[in-house]
Amino acid sequence: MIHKLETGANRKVSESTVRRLTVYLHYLESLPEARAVSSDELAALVATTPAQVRKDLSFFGSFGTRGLGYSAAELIANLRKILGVGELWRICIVGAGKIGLALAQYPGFAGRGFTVTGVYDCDPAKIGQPWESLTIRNIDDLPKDAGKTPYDIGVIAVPSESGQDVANIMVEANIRAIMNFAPVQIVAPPHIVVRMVNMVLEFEALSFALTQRAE
Amino acid sequence: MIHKLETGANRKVSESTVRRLTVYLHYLESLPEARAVSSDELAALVATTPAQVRKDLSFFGSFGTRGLGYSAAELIANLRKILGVGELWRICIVGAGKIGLALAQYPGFAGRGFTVTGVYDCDPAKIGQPWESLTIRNIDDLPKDAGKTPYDIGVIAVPSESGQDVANIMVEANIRAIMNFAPVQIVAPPHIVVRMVNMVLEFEALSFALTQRAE
DNA sequence: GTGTGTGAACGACTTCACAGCC
DNA sequence: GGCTGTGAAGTCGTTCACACAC
Repeated sequence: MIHKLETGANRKVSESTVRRLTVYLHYLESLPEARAVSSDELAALVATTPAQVRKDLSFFGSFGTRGLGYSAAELIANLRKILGVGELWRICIVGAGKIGLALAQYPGFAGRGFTVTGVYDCDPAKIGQPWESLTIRNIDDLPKDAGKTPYDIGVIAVPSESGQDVANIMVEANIRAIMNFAPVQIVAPPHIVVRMVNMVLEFEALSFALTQRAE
Repeated sequence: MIHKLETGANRKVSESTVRRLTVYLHYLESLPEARAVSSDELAALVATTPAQVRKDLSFFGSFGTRGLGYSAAELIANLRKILGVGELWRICIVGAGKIGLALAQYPGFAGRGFTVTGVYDCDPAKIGQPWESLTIRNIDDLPKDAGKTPYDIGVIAVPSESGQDVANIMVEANIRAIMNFAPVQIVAPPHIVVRMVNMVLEFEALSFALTQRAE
């Protein structure tokens, strides 16, 4: 039973495959008992096709047993390794508003290795105030702090005008991945991973669907 | 200058096209002055290709002028009509936690026609409490309330165990679109539009990217 | 028999390139 | 000359179907 686990960048894996892998993992982890799971079963759980499941997994190795399916426990372990879930990711949030709080409270966020170890703001009224178990710090201190104990992921949760400024500070602080909640396109060097989340866009897609149906 | 504006379902428009249309709209609206915009310029703004911009728009009509580009004002008007942005969408949030609050506070959410007109919970301690300008109501009252003044979009912001129950109530209340923040797959009749947002999944995609780069 | 792993076929989305119009 | 609109070509992701392993 050879597990190649070629997590390397030798083959390019599509965005959608990664998305589904995370979903597979969540569903596998929600199974009550460790047992064998077929691609048919997994597909039904996450609303995709069995072939899709097998193809997605085959990018990273052969985790199943022909005639039997996949061992849930083994597949969980492999997916965690592939996705880097389980590693402790140190996160800093810039912008001490409700978005950051919602994130910290999001079910399964803290419990999955995503640990908020720093919160920053530029508002003097907020700096020094408590935030969950932390204290809100001055944004200007971010690079210095990161020099001592680095951050893996930076969360931009400030108004759009300041989004790029914050991103620049994060780059300066050697942060390698940015999750951007501000509704602006962020420009960053190519070695930095930037993802944008915009709630309004999600709702506008719903709005489009509703508009189409009405006619 | 004929604007076909075939917003109908005669041609199937891809998910990604809709996503980009919303982004185009946001950027156009952020332009300081009404003027002509070329597909080249729009593409640069939103990090895509000029051909992509033109193709996306061409699904819905011919909004530009050859040799000149697109009138920003006209394009904004058309995109708003296509996407249904500007219409007032009545939203109910079920689950009076931080996610709902973050949503209400999200920049540009309320100001774009998305109006939260009802908040529900099942926790007796929360029911009756004020929430923004509303009062938290009993989830059991949702279908009755919707009978009087219907909701367009329902937001599920409850723990995953209750997600499907809430969805069922929403279907009963004739809600046509559901935005699901609970980390469970929601089952609903096909005529209902369901979108799922899962922050943890977004972060795990970042985690994957970080893991890949490290090697 | 059962269910994986995977090349091959298919379909969907993107990019090209150029005709058409200003 | 400049830029849109769009069929055609190309690329990428998904589905099929079957050999292979248990």
